[in-house]
Amino acid sequence: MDAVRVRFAPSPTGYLHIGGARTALYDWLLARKTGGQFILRIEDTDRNRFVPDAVDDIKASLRWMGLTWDEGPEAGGTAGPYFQSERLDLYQKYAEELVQAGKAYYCFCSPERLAEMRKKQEEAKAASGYDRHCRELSPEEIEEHRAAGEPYVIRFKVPRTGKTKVRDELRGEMVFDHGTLDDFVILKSDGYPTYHLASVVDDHLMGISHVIRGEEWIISLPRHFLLYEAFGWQPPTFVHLPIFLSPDGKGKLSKRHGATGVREFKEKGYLPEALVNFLLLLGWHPSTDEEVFTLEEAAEAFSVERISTSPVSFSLDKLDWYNGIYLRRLSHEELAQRCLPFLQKDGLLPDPCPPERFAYLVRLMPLIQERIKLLSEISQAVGYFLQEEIEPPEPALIIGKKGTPEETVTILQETVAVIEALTDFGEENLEQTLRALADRLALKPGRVFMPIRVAVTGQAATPGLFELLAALGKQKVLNRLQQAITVLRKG
RNA sequence: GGUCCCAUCGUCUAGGGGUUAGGACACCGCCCUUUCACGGCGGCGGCAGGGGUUCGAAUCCCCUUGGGACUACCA
Repeated sequence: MDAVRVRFAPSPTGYLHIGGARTALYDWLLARKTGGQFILRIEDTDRNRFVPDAVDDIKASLRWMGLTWDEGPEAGGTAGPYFQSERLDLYQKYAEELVQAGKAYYCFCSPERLAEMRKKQEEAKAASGYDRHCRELSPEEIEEHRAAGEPYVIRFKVPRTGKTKVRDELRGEMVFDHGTLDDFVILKSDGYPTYHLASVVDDHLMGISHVIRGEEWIISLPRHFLLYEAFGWQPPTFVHLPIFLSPDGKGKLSKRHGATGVREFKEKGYLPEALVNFLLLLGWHPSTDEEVFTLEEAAEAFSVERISTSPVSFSLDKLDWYNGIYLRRLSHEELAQRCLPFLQKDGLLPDPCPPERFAYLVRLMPLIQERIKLLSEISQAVGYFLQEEIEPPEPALIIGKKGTPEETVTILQETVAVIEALTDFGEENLEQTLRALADRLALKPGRVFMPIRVAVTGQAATPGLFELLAALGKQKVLNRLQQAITVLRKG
C-alpha cells in the first residue's frame, strides 16, 4: 500500500467548528495509525466570506486538541504552498487545460441571467441547474465576449448522457446519472477556483491517499470523479463522515444550538482530552466496550472501517462525564495549572500568580478534584479558600432544616471554644476534637458539622469538613465562626 | 420538486441469519457517608411499519414511513 497522506482542509470562514474538529481528529488518527502524513491545507478561495483571524483560531484549536500537522502552515513541506490563495496559477492552468481539451468552457452568463433562470426553474418545479447556455458558443462568439472584456467563469462540461460510478469507502458504490448533474463552475470570474477544482487539483498534487470529509460532500462526489477522469488522475479513497445533527433533531448542528466552536468548549472549562475522546466515539466505535481513550490509545485502536454512516445527534451529556474522568486523572499540580486561568479571570488569584499562592492552590486540589466537572467551576469550588472573608451566610442555611437558632448558636460557640484551644490544626486532630464535641453535646455528628460547614464556607455542599478546616487555617475558621454567631444573634 | 445518504434504548452505539438484543451517558433506587461529589450495586428503557426470502430474521431483499444532506461564480 502506498503511503497514507491525509489532509484536513478547513475554509477560514469562521472558527474551528466541532464537526471540523472531528474530521481533523480522524485524519490525524489515520495518519498516526498508519505512520502516514497529516497535512493542514487552508482552503481560502472564498474572498467574500474570509474571516481574518480564522486561520489562527483553527491552528490554535487544533494544537489545543493535540492534533499537530506534519505539513502545512508553519510546518512547511514539499507539497506547498498550503494556502490555496497562493496556488491560483495552478488552478488557472488546469482549468485552461480542460478548456483546451474540450472538457470545459467559458461561460459569460451574468449573475442576473442565472438568477432569472433559477427563478423560472423553481416556478416550473423543474430540476435546477445551469442550462448550458454557453456550452456551444462558437470560437468567434467567445472571442467577441472576451474582446469586450466581459467577465467569465469556466464550467466543466458534464457528458450529456451516461452515468458516473463513484465509491465511498464506508457506503460502497453509488451511481449518479449525468442527467442530474449540471455544468458546474470550476473557475470563478475573479480567477479563484471553486472547491471542486481546487480540492481535486490539490489532493492530486499533494499526493493525498484518503479524503476524509463530511457527508454533505457525497452529493458532489460524481463531479469530483468526473474531474479526476478528465485529468486522467487516480481518485483517492473517499471517506464521508456522518453529519452532526442538532440535539433537538432539527437539521444539522449550527451556531444556534449552543457551543459549536472548539474555542467555546475550551472557554467553558472542558479539557481537550475529554473533547477528543467525546468526538472520537461520535461516529466511530472500537471492537471492544472500551470508552476511554487518550489520543495515543485512539491512534492505536482506530480504523476507518469502524466509522459509522448514520447521522449523529450532537448531544453533550456524555462530554461532561468524560471531562470528569480526565479531570480526576490529572495530578494536583497539573489540575491547578489548568484551573489557574479561570481563577485569574474571576479575580481570585493575581496574574502572574506568586509561587506560594500557587502552592496553596495545589494543596486545595485533592479537596475539589472529585467535585468539579468543568474547570470553570473552580472559582465557586475554591473561592472561600482564596478570599480573606466571605459573605455572611443566610441564618436559615446555617441552622439547617432540623435545627433551632438557639441550639445552633450553642454549637458554634462550643466549636469556637474547642478550636481556640487547638494547637494541632491537622485533619485528624480536628476530626477527633469535633467528634468528641458532638458526643459531649449528645448530638449526632451531622447536626454539629453542618452549621460549621456553612459558617466557614457559606455553602451547604463542600469537601469533607476536616480537610476543609485544616486547609482553611485556624484564624479564618475562627473569624467565620464568629461572623456566623453574630449573624444568628441578629436574626 | 429533483438527486443522494441514513434508520437498534432519550443520546452515543455493539451486534451483519439461531443472543434472555450487550455496553456507555443521562435518569431512578440502594449502599458508602458529616454535606456534596467520587465509587459500588441494581433498575427503567430499544430493533420505525408492512411485505417477502428462510426451518429461523434486529441481521438479507422490496415497499412505506421518518430523518438528513445537496440543489451558489460557499465550502
